Amino acid sequence: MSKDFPAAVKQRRSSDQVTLSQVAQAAGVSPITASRALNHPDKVSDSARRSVLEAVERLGYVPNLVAGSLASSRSRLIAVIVPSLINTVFVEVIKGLQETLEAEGYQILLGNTDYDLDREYQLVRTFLGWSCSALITAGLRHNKACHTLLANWDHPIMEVMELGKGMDLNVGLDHVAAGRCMAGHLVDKGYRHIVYVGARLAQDYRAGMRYEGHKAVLKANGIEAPLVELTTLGSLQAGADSLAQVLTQYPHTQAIHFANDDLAAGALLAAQRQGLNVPGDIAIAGFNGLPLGQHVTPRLTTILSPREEMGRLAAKELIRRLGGKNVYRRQHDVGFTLQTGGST
Amino acid sequence: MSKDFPAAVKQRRSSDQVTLSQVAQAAGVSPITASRALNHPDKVSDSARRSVLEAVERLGYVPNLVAGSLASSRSRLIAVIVPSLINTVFVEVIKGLQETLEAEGYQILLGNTDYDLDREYQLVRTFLGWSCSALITAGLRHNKACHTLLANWDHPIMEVMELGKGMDLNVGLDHVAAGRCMAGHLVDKGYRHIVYVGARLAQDYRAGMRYEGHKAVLKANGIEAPLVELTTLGSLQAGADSLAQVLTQYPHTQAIHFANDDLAAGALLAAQRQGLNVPGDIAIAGFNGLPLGQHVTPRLTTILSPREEMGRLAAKELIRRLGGKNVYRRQHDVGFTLQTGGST
DNA sequence: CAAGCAAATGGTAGCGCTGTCATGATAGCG
DNA sequence: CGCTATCATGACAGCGCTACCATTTGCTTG
Repeated sequence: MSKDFPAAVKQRRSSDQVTLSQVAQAAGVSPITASRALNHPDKVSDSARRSVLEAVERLGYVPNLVAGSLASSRSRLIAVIVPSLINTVFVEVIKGLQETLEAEGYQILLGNTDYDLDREYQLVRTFLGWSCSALITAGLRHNKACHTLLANWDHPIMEVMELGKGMDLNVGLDHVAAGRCMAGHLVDKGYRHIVYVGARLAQDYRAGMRYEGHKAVLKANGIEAPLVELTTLGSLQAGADSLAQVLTQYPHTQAIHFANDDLAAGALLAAQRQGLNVPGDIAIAGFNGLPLGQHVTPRLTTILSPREEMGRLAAKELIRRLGGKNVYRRQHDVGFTLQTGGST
Repeated sequence: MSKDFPAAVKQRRSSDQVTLSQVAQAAGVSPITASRALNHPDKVSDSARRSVLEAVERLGYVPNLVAGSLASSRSRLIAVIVPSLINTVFVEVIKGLQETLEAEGYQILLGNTDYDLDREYQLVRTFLGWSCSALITAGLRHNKACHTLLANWDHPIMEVMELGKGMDLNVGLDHVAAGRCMAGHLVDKGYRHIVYVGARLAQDYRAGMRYEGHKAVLKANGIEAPLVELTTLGSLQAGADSLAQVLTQYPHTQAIHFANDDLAAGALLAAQRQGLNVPGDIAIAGFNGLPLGQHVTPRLTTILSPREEMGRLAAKELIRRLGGKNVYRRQHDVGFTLQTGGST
């Protein structure tokens, strides 16, 4: 008769974690009031709020954000997708993003594509599945599937690093112009045999854009614009190695325009080890404005890109947008600065 | 009469996102079979699996991971907490973690404490709220509340960077021994006036541990072990600045043992700019084994710590544990290597 | 040929929380 | 003093998915 006694209830609670209902009960209010006390403190009486907070403290309640997100379909999670973590440039942008976003109570979900657009698509799919509040990705290029997915997504998308026609928000700088700027500097200095050295330009296509700018200026001055493309990723070692390669391949080289400061500094230090005079025998220029460039002798001529600032600005724009405010600008150019050192 | 017509149903579906039920319907199976087709493909017939995958593709279904996590209380999210992103050391560990974890389908939730243990506690609270599968944090020191929270948490905890009695799993190296190692090297080389230079040792307490090892060796050799503590964070610039400070404060200094390579390289480059001979006038040693140290002349004597390897190993141990397997070791010493350069 | 077993599938009931609406309590006003 | 605005609170339902158990089907085996 008592065979199917209802007390033998199924228990699925996996852990003994304290729930909001328990907090509510301990505080003598309904669960929904407890919820409000924590998330909309101004919509609850002082006494209710106090007793809820006291119960939270006493029971050691930790809100289940997964449940909250499901119910509200808002997650306070922000997806950040970068192509590399080895390259300090992206880390600095992340730094800027993080300090701003964390201050506003957002968490970062980090993804690394290793410069692979298919991998980016996979990451985007996963991140959309987490109902992220927004997505930040490095670059304006995506594969078709990724583009479609993002175009139909109804949350802010921020594309950083480069400047151009983006899907939604965009904070970056004009890499073609940066390439032009440095090439112009080298030409002005009187160099005529100038080699551009980059690493994996198909992947690091922003370095390729800088080369385009570089090439345009040289062509306009009636100068050839030879390119040496390395197959390894940019690093001090790669820069050091590339120096010999360039000098063998183009013996008359007067100046080398490197795609970034790691390569440039590596080459500069290697040149010195080999007894070459910089810039007398060979002039060297970089891109990024890493601190290292200011500590070598002579100082490295480079283009300073405001990376942390770019991250902070992107985060602020995003927060403004998430707050429902009109966006100040859909596109923001953070610019760059030519930093002339003794190396040219 | 038709005033309260039941068709006027409350609609809370926020977006028009495709759900698993819709996929199931399109595939002609029940929702649960669709779920299995995606998450446990081997528990479903080939035909069912095929039609579900086809429907997924056709409808552009993106799984709602929030809902899945709530239902299963498993999230495939792994919290990673580091004290800093400026310091490349942590980034390299993250790199190692990420490449291993992403390959296993885990996502990283990144938190940055800025060397503040209260901030760490806040981050841990948040991350526990996301039902993370595991938590990785840099260091063995936590504040009381954080310790309590973690001790009662029933998921793996991995403490990296340093070696010692941790809460659960631990992968790192012995910083006191590393300090001893370098100090021993300097003493062996015949230096007697040796200054240790670190930045904010209360925060970067692992550098403090290295100083302890350093001090012990010097004391054992009857040598004083003066300490110069910088108030800024470690950087090339700070290293450069510290050189003058050390030489003013301790004019007889023969060797400087820096807490890390950034400081050491900054000082080395500064010494050269000032026409000081390294190691003739002043010997310089660092810690970490950053690439930069191998590109300056003379090469920097340093201690190589396997940072990416540490991340990879930590991730592998964690994955093993999450797979329910017995843990190979609760504690794993990744060791370090003295790298002798010309700078000492 | 009935019994026994594994594989494939489905029904039900939540996971813990919050949006929506309804209600009761309090204040404001002519 | 009765009626409406405002505030605080609560009941209810459901976010989209999966654990659990039950059922069905197809096949082996004594």
